[in-house]
Amino acid sequence: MTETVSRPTLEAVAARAGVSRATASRVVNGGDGVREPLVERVRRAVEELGYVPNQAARSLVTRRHDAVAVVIAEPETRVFADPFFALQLRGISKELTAHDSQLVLLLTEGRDDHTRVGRYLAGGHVDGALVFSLHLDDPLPELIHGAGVPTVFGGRPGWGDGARPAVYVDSDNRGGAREAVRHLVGLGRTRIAHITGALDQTSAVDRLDGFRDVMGEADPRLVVEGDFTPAGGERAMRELLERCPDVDAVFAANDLTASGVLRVLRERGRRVPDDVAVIGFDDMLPVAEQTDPPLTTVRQDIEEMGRLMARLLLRDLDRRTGKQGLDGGPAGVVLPTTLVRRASA
Amino acid sequence: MTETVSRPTLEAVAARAGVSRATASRVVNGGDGVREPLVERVRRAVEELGYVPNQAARSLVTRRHDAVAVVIAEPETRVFADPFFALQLRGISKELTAHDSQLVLLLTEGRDDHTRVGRYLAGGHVDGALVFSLHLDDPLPELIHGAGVPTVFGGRPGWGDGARPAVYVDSDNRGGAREAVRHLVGLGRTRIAHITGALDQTSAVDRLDGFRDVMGEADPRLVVEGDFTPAGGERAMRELLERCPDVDAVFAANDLTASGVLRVLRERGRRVPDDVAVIGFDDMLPVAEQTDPPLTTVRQDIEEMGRLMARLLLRDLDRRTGKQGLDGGPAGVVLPTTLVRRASA
DNA sequence: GTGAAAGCGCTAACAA
DNA sequence: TTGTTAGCGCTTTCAC
Repeated sequence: MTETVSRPTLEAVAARAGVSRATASRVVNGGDGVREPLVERVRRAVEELGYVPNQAARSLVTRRHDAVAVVIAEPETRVFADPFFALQLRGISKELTAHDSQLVLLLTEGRDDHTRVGRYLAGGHVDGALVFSLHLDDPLPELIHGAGVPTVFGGRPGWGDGARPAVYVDSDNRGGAREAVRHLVGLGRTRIAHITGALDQTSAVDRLDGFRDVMGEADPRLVVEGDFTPAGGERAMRELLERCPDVDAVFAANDLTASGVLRVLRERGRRVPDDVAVIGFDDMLPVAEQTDPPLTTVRQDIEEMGRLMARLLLRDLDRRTGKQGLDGGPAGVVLPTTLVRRASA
Repeated sequence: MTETVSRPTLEAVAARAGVSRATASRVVNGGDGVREPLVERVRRAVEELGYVPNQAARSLVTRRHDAVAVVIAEPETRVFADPFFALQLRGISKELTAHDSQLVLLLTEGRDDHTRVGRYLAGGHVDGALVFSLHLDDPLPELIHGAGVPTVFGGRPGWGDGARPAVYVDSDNRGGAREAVRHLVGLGRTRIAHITGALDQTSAVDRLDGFRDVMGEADPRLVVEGDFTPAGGERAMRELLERCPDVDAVFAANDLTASGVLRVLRERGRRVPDDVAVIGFDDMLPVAEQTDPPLTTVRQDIEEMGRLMARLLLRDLDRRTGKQGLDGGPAGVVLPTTLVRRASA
């Protein structure tokens, strides 16, 4: 039970293969510049001994960790109420795995956590960081910058554009919103409303901008602020019906909001899409497919976003070890969205 | 840009404070047995230099990592379709954070990944592991056992009970199921059906057992196999209506299944709960609260499960470093469930 | 192409 | 109480 069967070391492998530790090390790390027969012998020794390199020892000298931190800064529980988060993680995980990198998850839940995360990143435990769910006033970017860790953001960061060029991956929130609203226009709707997301997040702002791109300033009463939650959607929809009873279409900032909208419409006896057409955003399957009627929505490929973030970061890391510089590359990558037509619009 | 501003070492701190590295180390690790004025000087030096210990160097000698692996072995996408996973992670994260331990996430998606995970755990990168979503034929427990890493399982592992005493945390699936079915009985229902989950998972088996505890073997046609998904629920419900058109209550293995059930009932014009009462399991909010009608269901405290798993593991780890043995403690911890009444039953 | 040797930054005996 | 010293297991010049 307490038999901590001390794992074999490189030393042991070298001894068994009848070579020096240096040669054994070379083989373990790819085997370049080692003659074939020796490579073979070392490989066998590794196999027989069940040797696994001690990462701590390796990191100590290489200063690489083959690990990436994923920071999810979401004080609210929103992230946990939808599969967004899980899908991103999956995409990231796949990509990191393919590069033999480990995923260290840092969930934060308030001010204290922020300094903890800052310290961790500054401590040089990981090679880089992927950071999500930033709000406009979030202190995290500052901390991260201070930590000097290569970072890719999920979603366009909110601080003054260009002030500090950040690498990020985002969906085409604005373009997607435009497409959604144009679809409603194409349906012949004239009183098209928008229920926004939490406007301290760039995704919400961008979707609102997309709405305005098509509708102009129109009737300002047709824009109501929501918060990306079903409850927020309900509240906003009630307000909207009060302000503009003649509304005939709603573009909701996300599917969760749309589900709240649908509930209020049903409760008020408005038929969807006949009386009021509704479009969401995300194409979060468990929501969009289960609503009544099924939701027409703007799809974003969440998993691909995660994957791309990881890829960008790893590329950056590889670059730093190899040729320094080659500088920047694209600061932001924006993925396309697609309109998924179901029954609600 | 390439200024890898080499972080200050303990050596530097010691020099600045005018003490030996050993003393500096003692202060950094709690400062026991060091006279106050020295402690003070070292603390200041740490502060001024912005010193952060190099974890790799530390691990190399202590053989501790202050890191725990969370293994989620879910080949299917089910995990990602619900917030289960996110909630568990949150519970785990909170607990680990409180113990200054890091969370390394290992997502697996097939056979290859299993050996990768096995290697990683065997490689001694983490102090322990938390493992989820095991299926009956999963090779992971074997690999993990081989790796010799302290482990706590999420959900009762499926292999032969007692064969290998595993530490796990689970919900009272059986008791919860009993309570649900009894509630239906109390409602005066007599033709009560059960749509199971994927029966290669112990949670599904346990819920079925709970159903049988109350209903006996009853009419075997009233039990239909599902798979924890809405689509599975729909399919099973269709079959059920065909077999037993007189069914007046359904206990679904989880909320997602129940949502499928509700959809089929609506489509067939059966009123819920008037004609058919429906109960789910999980109390997964975004689902249970959004269905029409809102779902009566058996609630399990997912976040608490995660938290408890982490606590159990950390306790075990502390024990090993301190007094060895003290052996086992409870092999399994089962958390209570509660019936949440909404409109569907 | 291969090996010998010098650390990476830290902790933990052991001395003082 | 404090300092000295010997490694932890690995990579990486630098000779050979």
